[in-house]
Amino acid sequence: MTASSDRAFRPVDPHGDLPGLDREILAFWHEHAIFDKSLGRTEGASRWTFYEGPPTANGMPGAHHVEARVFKDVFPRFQTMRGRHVERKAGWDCHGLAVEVAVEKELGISGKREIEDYGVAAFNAACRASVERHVDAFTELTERMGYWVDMSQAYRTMDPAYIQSVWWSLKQIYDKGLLVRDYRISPYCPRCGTALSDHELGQPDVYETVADPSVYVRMPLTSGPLAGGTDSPRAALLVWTTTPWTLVSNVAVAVHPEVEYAVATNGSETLVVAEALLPVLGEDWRVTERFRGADMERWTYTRPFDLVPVENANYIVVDEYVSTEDGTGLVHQAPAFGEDDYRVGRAYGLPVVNPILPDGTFDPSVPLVGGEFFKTADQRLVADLDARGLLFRGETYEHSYPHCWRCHTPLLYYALPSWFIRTTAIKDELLAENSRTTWYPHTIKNGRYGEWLRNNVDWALSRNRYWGTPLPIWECEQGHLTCVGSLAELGDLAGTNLDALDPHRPFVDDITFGCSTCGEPARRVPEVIDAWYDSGSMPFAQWGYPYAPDAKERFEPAYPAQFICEAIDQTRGWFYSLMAVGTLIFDRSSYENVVCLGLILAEDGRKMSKHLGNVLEPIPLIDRHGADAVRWFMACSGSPWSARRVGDATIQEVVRKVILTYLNTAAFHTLYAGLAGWAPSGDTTSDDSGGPAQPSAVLDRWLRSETHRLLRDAEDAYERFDTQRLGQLIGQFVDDLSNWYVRRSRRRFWAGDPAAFAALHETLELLTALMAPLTPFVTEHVWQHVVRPVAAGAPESVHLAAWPKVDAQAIDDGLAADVTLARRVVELGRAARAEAKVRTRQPLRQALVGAAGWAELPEELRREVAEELNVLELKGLGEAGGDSLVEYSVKPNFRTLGKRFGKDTPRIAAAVSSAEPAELAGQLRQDGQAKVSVDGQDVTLEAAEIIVSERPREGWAVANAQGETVALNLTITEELRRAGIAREIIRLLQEARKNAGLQVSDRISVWWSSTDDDAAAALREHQSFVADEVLAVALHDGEPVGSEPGLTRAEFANVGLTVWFRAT
RNA sequence: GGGCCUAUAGCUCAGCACGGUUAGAGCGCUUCCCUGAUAAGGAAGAGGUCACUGGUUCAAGUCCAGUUAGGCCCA
Repeated sequence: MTASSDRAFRPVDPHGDLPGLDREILAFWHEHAIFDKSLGRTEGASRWTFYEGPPTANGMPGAHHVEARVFKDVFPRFQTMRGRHVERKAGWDCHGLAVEVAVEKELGISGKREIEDYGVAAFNAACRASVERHVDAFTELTERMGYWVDMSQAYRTMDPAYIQSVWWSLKQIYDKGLLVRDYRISPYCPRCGTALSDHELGQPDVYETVADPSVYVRMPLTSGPLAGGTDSPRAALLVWTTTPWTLVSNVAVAVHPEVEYAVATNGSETLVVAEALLPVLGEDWRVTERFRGADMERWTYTRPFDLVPVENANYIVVDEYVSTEDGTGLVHQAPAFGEDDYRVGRAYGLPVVNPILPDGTFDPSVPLVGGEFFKTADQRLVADLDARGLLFRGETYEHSYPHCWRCHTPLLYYALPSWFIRTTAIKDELLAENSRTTWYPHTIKNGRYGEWLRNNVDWALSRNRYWGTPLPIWECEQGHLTCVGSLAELGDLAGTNLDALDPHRPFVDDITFGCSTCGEPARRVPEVIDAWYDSGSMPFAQWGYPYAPDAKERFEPAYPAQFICEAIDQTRGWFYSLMAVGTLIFDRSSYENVVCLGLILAEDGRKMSKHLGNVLEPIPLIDRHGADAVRWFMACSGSPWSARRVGDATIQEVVRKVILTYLNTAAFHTLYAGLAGWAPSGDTTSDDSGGPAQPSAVLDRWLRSETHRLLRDAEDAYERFDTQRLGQLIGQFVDDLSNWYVRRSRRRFWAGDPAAFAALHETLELLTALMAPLTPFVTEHVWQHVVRPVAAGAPESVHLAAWPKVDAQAIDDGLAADVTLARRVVELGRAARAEAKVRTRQPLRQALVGAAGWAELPEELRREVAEELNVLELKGLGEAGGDSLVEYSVKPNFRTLGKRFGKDTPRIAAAVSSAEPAELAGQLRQDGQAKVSVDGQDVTLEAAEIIVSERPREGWAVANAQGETVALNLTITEELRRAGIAREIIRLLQEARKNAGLQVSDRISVWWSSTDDDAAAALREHQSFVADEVLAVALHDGEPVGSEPGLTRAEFANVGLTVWFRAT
């Protein structure tokens, strides 16, 4: 133990201004390049690869962005401390419709026509500027929250190198024949002349309740068992639709294979409907026959309109999507206008009949409705059906229907040409990759995500938009396609050097070349690609693979990643696109472990959104409470898998319960170690030579045991990405440390006991290291104040420290159980005191304890209990006077009884309950077994099968719980009463000292005068005890004479005492 | 319409992979207590049909099936 000036603790301020502390630490990290050093320290070590899922830089960051970024920071920090090299390259997702929409609003334009009028080059430049602006906001948040990720070399999906990497990968897919053009049913706005994306359909107010016609149409059968002649139909299918305009394009009627269909007649006609929906027919219908849907396949019928040519169609098709929730169970099929219709139609080889022009009107050549807008044609068509006797019933029907979010025109679902990746071709590979991926929580793997893979559909890759990676396919007039893998390749084809070309629209659209097949000029197809494909390509595209100079060296060892993490809304977004692109290009998914977080909600339990005005700004939140509290909340409060509400109140609680308690414990340590001039004797940070000797004091040993237990369990929790458990472990430990260990050991710290300092110091050092990934700021502060100044070899930052080693020898389960028992007894004693209204400061003569294991409890711990309860003597109930003092009660232990007796448990239990308790307890004490009588038969029970509790008889204050009892002897002698008064005086003096602003180490002189004989007697009797406690060098009986400088006067009315004191 | 998740105190959440008879913690409230670090801590109290209905079992917040409500993703 040495106390030299160069090895002194820096005092920790227990009332620390946490945001201010954050700023100091940020400056420290910056100044000393700690992040760089942490990467340097692990250079060449085994890798642990993390991929940063790029945030879409299309808006300002919200509190929910902090969530994933906390997880993305915690585990890389942990793995770095464990000695692995964790590269952390930031990235930004720059493309996509979300950016375009924001820019449209910003520019006050709307729709593709206006964008093109504005100019694609200018529009894309505005998109780029918008992205760059938001990147700055994200950068600020990232730094403020202490997320260590290298933004100086961040990848951006809009950079030419990135785009060329994406092109390269698309060409791989194209060459495998998996990148193809096909039709896709898209929501389409006829006024804007454009398809809408899913994202646009998700805009508020898109769905609106409208009244549409609801028509039941007869479609007479022309083949099958119910077919009639052309003039006298025997039976008709009854088909329901809310979009009569699509009946013009009817090519089939779908039924469900498993549903029962009824043939019903009312005497004048015969109709077919799903049996479950017979009520739609009304009264007086009689069922004559039944068919299963599967048996009706390919029966033909007469289509409702004969306005456009259709061939090889108009028969019954079978598909499981048909429901009997509403309608008739017979679903009209128009493949041009419905996704299911299209899919089913494709399976049957049915034609796609589309008489609607891009402006939403019927082709002028169509009789009856030519030139009419699709939606308004309904009326005329329904009237025509009615006139021809085909309308069974026509009503109006209110339902929600999507509208264009820009112009409010009703949308139509429309078959449009689109580019697809045939992911269905690699479905089995995707499932195999998923099966070897570890999901947190595991339910996602076969649940939400597995389900999605099993129902995989081809990836609709193209978008008819502007701000995105252009699809690198050129097409000539003959329809020959060329897929281009880089600008260099494009330059070769075009015969000029294009290395400096911005590979965005419109510039890339200007490049044409002669088709290599036919020589005709080839132009780029107009589409850009889904931005999800960009982000799914990041494992290789972030390095510009394979073109950039060192891309191969950077990429190969960093594939696949050990860890990715995003919120659950990425299941079908990034989690899928990463796995799909990786599997397509490298036959291997790009990640091994994926942590999938629940959403962060506003304090009102709703999703944060600008519209609701409940967005919690992350930087002000952090500036109010400090980054660590916000980080802790995100990681440890509640289950990260489920949605959580965040607000100031919840964060403030973290500050109080965890952060300040931890900081205060460190402050306590520096305060008293400083006063005692204590410093650790050696370089404990690298002491792994068999571990230090075990401490001798029981609480020191306990603390060491609990510290290493925590270290062991926390390590395990980190490894399993279980931050909730981690938080529970650390939170509980910090509470135990402060409110049991420090509380019980204070006298030893006041006295300068080196063993106590050593114990607390080791714990703080380990605790600080193990909390560092989670709360990097306060731990750094404590490291700089408590660890580094006194340990010569300590790293300059806790984040450069190695993960501490668990000393398994130190973990003592028996001791833990003993301390737990002692603490339970203390709790019971306090309850008994409260019950009897005797305050703790009043010493009591004796307490009796009835608890299993009490007799074996080490004397040292029994002393702790006695002191904590302020009783002079502590005894077991048995030793205190035998059974005359004690009343027993017994309870059956169902858990153990159930195991042995199963069905008979209740009878045995009843026998136990009705037995004489004292008798049973006596048997158990003597033999460890007891006999009870069950239906006249003796049954022998083991001690573990009966819960015995004992409580003392009258005259005692008693508390018991779970079979354990503490009884206090309430007889207060005059002597005890005076000792109580002395304690009261001590407390009052301490408070007065504190109020007078004295330091805890200041010695004082005290004068006193009393109007109360008891107080005077108590003070005289306990003079030296009182003086010791309040650090008084002298206690004068009587008022101070003359005018002493710096004197404080205090009146203790409740004990009739006046005191004066001053520091000496 | 499909899939998944959630439902336990006024509020925020544990507990359920391993069923056991007084269902816990924190916040808030009331009353006390403790305090040479603490913005802390402790005791007691009020506050629960563990969403609902059935089933399995000697025994069900806990396992099973279904229902309802909310959320997420996809239609």
